[in-house]
Amino acid sequence: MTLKEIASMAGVSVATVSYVLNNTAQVSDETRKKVEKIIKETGYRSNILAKSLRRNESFLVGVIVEDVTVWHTAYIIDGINEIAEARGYNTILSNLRLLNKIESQFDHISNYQKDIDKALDVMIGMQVDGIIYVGMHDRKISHILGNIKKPVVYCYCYTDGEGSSVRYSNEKTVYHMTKMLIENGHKEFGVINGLKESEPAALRYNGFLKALNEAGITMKEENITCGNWKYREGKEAAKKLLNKSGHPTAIVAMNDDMAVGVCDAARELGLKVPDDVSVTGFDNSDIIQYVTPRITTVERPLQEMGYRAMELLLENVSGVSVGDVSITLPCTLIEGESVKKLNQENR
Amino acid sequence: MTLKEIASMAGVSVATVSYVLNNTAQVSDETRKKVEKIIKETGYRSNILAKSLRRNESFLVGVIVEDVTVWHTAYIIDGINEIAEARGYNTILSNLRLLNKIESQFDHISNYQKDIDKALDVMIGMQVDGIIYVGMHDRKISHILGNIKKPVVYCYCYTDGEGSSVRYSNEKTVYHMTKMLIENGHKEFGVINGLKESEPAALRYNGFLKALNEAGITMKEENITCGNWKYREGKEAAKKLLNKSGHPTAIVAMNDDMAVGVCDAARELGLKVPDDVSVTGFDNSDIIQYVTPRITTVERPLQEMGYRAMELLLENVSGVSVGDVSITLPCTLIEGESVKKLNQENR
DNA sequence: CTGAAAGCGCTTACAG
DNA sequence: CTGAAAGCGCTTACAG
Repeated sequence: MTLKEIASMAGVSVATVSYVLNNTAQVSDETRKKVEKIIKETGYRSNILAKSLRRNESFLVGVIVEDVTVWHTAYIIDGINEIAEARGYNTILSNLRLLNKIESQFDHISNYQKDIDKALDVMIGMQVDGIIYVGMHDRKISHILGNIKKPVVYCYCYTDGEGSSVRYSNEKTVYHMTKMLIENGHKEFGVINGLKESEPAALRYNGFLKALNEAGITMKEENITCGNWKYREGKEAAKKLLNKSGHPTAIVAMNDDMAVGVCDAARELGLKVPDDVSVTGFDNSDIIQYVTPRITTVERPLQEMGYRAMELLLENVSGVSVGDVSITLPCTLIEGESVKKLNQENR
Repeated sequence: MTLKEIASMAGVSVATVSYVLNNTAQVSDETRKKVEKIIKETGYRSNILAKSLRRNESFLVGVIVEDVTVWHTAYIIDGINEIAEARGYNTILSNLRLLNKIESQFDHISNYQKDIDKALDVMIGMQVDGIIYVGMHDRKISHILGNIKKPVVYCYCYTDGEGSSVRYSNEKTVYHMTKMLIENGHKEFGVINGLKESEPAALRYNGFLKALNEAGITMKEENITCGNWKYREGKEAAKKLLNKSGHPTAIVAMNDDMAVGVCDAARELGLKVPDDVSVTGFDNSDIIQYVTPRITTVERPLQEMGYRAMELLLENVSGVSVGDVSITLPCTLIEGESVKKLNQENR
């Protein structure tokens, strides 16, 4: 079913049908009703491909994700799609499937330049109005998208080249978390850092130190440990921190997996959380709900990152806003029962 | 940059450039090289929209997912995309975001008929060659896609109308799991069923019973319990099953969340897994890795379901295969250390 | 208020 | 081996 057929059925010109469809010119009530009736009866749907070709805009946005199966990706896509739908845009998805290809060797991404170029070819060929690139890990992405002349927004990563970015705050978040612990009377800290080469790990650690510095608290070298974001290393690190007299009263784990490790380590050592040791995590991941007591953690604004990425992109597409901006969204503290209020004991 | 511009730069006709691009007619070496040089220099990419319009095929497949944030969805999308890419197809994604809208009231899906119709409008407007519908829960979907004249494949769900489907085996999987327990000498079983209204729960239970029947084992009524797929109810059910002398030697939990609940319940009652009670789960979900001993479970072939759904669809699109087929893929047993071999003790 | 016609960027018989 | 021309299904000045 095409415009032409509708036109001939209604006994009008294709132009008129188009006017009715898009409400783009004055049409007499009578004609309009006649056309609308036929459209309804036939279930006609206009060919978006033809429309886009003619109008030279596709209302299509390309979303390149480094890996769909990485947990946060689905939530970001969800956010992107919600805005897209509301604004009448569609999204085509390209999944680079990097998780199994590069593991934690994020630098090796340039090896996959070919995959990216291919994705880009398709999207530009499809005449996308812009591109959102969703990282599997928050870090700097350079040169990877080449020299495309479309608006680009990086989400869950950023670039030193052209393109806006939407991220969440690592440093401030852990700063506030740590400050909260200090306000609750904690002075002896243990910390379990993330992967050494990881930017978020470094940022989170900075936030941690900043809060300590402001409070005039210094860390004992022996209480600074490093995990690889995983449960097992978190547990091992916690055992070292806890298996001695005068152990820290609070352990800041830089993600939930490791925080759960801390809880299990504590239990195996006969220590109670939070009475003997307080624990905090990061991510508000699913694992949290299986652990008692509930670990105090922080939630990343994943869906909102998707919203903002899409909104930024559309501003660029429509020319409302020009130039690249970087947005860093705050995380939300999710208070559990894993932090003891030391200072209330003395009342 | 268009075909026409390339043609004039190369001093040939647009037809010739098209022939070179698509390798669709004999072109002299000289001409070909001349054209290829210009294409490379200019970085020309052909307009897929125009091509699709002209050829009346889009190489586009629509993927409607009930909710991207439901864990299995990402893996299925991953599988779909992998095949799509290999065959030169692109996918547009529509996310119905049903999770928060319908919770477990799967019947209420018809309330969202409008969302679905909208997604369908877009996809058909984009001239997709076919549609894959990915469920958030395995169940029958009726009438929902209306009367579209494109190939449809249902994945992680099925239909009584037109359309193929790709699912995994619930009944057989639990049948084999149970049989394995019986072969290991277990005779006293406890079972923790999933949500009452859930089809997979019913199928899994059937598989369980079938294995028992074949072995001539009957269940005590009191050992049949029902959870809601969640940790907490699993744990409560397990406490009822275990908190008595002569408790079952094996508890079959119909998913991992509840199986973890069983382990925690056992620990709290001072029972050891697997020495005092064996436990099995279903899903091979992430939670498994935090639990010691490792729970014996079963992995669903999610990515493969994506492969098969896409392959089926493309067979329909190309007309290689006609008619609807239902594929049920087997799950994979993941042996942990939560099952005791009772019969080896007596040797 | 309505329609004839050009044109978006391609592909593809067809003729030479 | 190459090119002129029609046509895919739309939109949009323009004329009336």
